[in-house]
Amino acid sequence: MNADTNPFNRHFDHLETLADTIGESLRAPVTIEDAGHRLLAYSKHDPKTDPARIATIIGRRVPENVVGSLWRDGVIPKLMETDEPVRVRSIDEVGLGDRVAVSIRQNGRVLGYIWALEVERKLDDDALHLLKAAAEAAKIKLLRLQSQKRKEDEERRDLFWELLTDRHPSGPQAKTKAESLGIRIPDATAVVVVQFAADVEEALHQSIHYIVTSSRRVRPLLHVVSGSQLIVLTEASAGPRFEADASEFVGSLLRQLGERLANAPLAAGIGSVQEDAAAVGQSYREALALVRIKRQFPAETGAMTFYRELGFYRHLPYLVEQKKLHRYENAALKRLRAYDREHHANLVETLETFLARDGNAKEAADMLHVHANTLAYRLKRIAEIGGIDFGDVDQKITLYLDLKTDKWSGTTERL
Amino acid sequence: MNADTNPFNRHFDHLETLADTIGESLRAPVTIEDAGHRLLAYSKHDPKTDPARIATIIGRRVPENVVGSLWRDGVIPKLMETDEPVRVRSIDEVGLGDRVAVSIRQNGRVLGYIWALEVERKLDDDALHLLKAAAEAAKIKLLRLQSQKRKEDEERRDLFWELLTDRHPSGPQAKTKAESLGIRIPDATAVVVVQFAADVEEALHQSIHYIVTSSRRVRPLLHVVSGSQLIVLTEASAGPRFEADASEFVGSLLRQLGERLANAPLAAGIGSVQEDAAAVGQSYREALALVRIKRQFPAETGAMTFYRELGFYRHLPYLVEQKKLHRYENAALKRLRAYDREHHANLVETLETFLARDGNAKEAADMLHVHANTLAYRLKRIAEIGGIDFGDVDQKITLYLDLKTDKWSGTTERL
DNA sequence: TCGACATGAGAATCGGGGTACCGAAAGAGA
DNA sequence: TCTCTTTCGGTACCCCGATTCTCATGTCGA
Repeated sequence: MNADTNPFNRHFDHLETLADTIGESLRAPVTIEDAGHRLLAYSKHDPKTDPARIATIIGRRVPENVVGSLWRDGVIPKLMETDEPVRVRSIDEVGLGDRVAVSIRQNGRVLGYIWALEVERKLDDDALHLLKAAAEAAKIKLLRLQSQKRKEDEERRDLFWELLTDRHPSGPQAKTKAESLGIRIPDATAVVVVQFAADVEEALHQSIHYIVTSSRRVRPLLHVVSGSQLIVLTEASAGPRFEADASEFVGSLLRQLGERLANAPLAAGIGSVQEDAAAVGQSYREALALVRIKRQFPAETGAMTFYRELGFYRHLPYLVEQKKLHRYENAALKRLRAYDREHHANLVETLETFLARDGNAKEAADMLHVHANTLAYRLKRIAEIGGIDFGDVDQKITLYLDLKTDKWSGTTERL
Repeated sequence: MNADTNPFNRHFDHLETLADTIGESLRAPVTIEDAGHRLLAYSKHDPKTDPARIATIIGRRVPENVVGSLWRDGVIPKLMETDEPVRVRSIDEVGLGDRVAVSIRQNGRVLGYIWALEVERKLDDDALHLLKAAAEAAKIKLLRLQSQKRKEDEERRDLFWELLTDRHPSGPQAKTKAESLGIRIPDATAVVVVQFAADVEEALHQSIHYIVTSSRRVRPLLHVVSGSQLIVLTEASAGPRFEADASEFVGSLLRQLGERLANAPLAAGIGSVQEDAAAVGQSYREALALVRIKRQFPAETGAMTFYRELGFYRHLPYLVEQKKLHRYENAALKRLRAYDREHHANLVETLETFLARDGNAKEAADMLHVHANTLAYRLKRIAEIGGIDFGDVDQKITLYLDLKTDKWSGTTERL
């Protein structure tokens, strides 16, 4: 094919122009997608089309089920291996008509795909040759687009980290910088952190991006995956309205991530709503603390979503640190532990349950599967051995906090 | 009186030698005291003497009651005004026989006193002249003694502050330095802090010194008055034995200081026992924190003596700091306060009492002088308005801590 | 090796007291 | 005047707490 017969051997200012040119040359509706099946451009003046294409254009992305069936049928794998056009038979279940696809590749790496529908006519060999030439032309555009996009992504990510680490001295300054990157920071924001069991592989970033951005209830402004955490900056507002929405958002995030990813999320939490863009870091630190504490005390804090719900638990990291720093150990607990060890008793567990049940002997007894009198007896022993006065609230609270602290510091090494 | 007839016109290597020389010249028992009536030297070979002198020599200090009666009789004031010998008539109640005293003065400032007893014979004018000359000779010795003592005191004080502020990198190093000042730092020490209502005037340091050093139960190593605080480093040991002694020591310190000083002590506390001399600062900071918290929560912590008794109260300064830093306010308490303000109710007080009484409705009702059912009703309202679940221990503890924190932060400005 | 004894652990019984629930009545505010 | 809030009396019920008893375990000395 020489230059005269290659209609794509010229400069295209927009990807849309290229799509139109391909469409006209092939006399077929054409869509151009990136490697993640997001719509980049599509030819206009298409007389006919199929449901899958409509859904793709409306959603600006190939529907998940279509992508899924294309994977199952081996179409995508085949496209990823060859530069040659691949003919795809219609798949009625997902509204996919006959079509031809060609991958846009660079050094074996897929940059995107061009799809040509065979709604009006079957594409002959000439058309397939044209399609291959079109892929070559699209490659140049996609490479430029990608490098541009990557640069923008990097700048956004840098901005996000700057916000998270409080690098901007003032809110307005941060907002100005954000606007130069096309991001409008609203009056109130909050940070969401989702903790995964292990580091999130690069391959999953795409799915996470999709799940985060497809949210309806709250508007995510920026997000980044860092190690085993997903961090999201969302628009916020004061009041229960936002709380409900945010709660719903985090819930659906966890659900969707859990369903689609093998590396399931363990916990998620939201920092306080900040009205100053320069205080995003505050919200971030709170969300981090929340997630950390939720992992440590799933039974106690598992249901919490917002930092302020933590109550005194938010001070636990400090208490643990102090305990280590001062080599502090509650004298009463020390004695009780020694007794437990020597007599194979479980006074500490009994005390813990009793305190957790708010001093309700009956409930605690039921919880421990012992007779109420047994519990009464044990409490008497605990008071004797530990030198504890159960009438003193302060002592009880001290014990409760020390028990929690010990629980944490005993297991926190792995974190 | 020329040089030949003045037996004191020579060098005395020790104050004792001077005392003996005076005694022999006057043929009378002689004692030399400093301005605080501490015994500096006394003549030997005294055939007779009186009970007051014996007590002075035994106690190395003029007994308090003797000093008191000398003040009342105007002897001391007179001595402070003149260089001339003053004749003192016997005061039988305190075992004081006839004697003559002369003050040792420098620029109108009293450095000490010489006392000569008239047990064997009345002192004639010649003897009084000799006594005046003796005072002149003693002045030289006392001035040197005082400058030397002051220097030692300063070095001791410096060492103490170095210990209190953890300036010594290692325990052995600190001990070596202490030994060079004649202080043996024992294996275990603890710091006691006594807080006064106002700054302690210079004039009271003497009395404080006496009270501290006259302790029997524990051995004070160093002490210093700093602003409105008295800081004492004491020998310590692990175990209940020391705890009882130390408790007794602090108790008697407070009692004696309270009795003798107009500027009464407000609180006192002991930091943890430290086995490393380089960790004295730790004990000091704990004692400081204890005293600070005891002042803030006298009802709750007034009976405490040791830092570890504080329980969770030891974290209150941090909690208050965090509250200010994060502008945190418990949402439930905020609503309850708003309700109290609008409806002239006292839900917060009710809640506080209920929590302080450990959820015992009857006791709390009695404390508030309301019917038990009234309290039950109020608690129902509190739960509604504040969104509190009284079945949740964590919520209750959070509320309790936040109430304490608010109480502190509301009044802490004056400290 | 045995029984006597002490101690620890748990269970049965029962009386007094605290709590939950209902309702009446007084007070405050619209 | 009506309604909501607040207080407090009455009552039934259940829980706690003290006492006592049983049973297992361990430790002596004979």
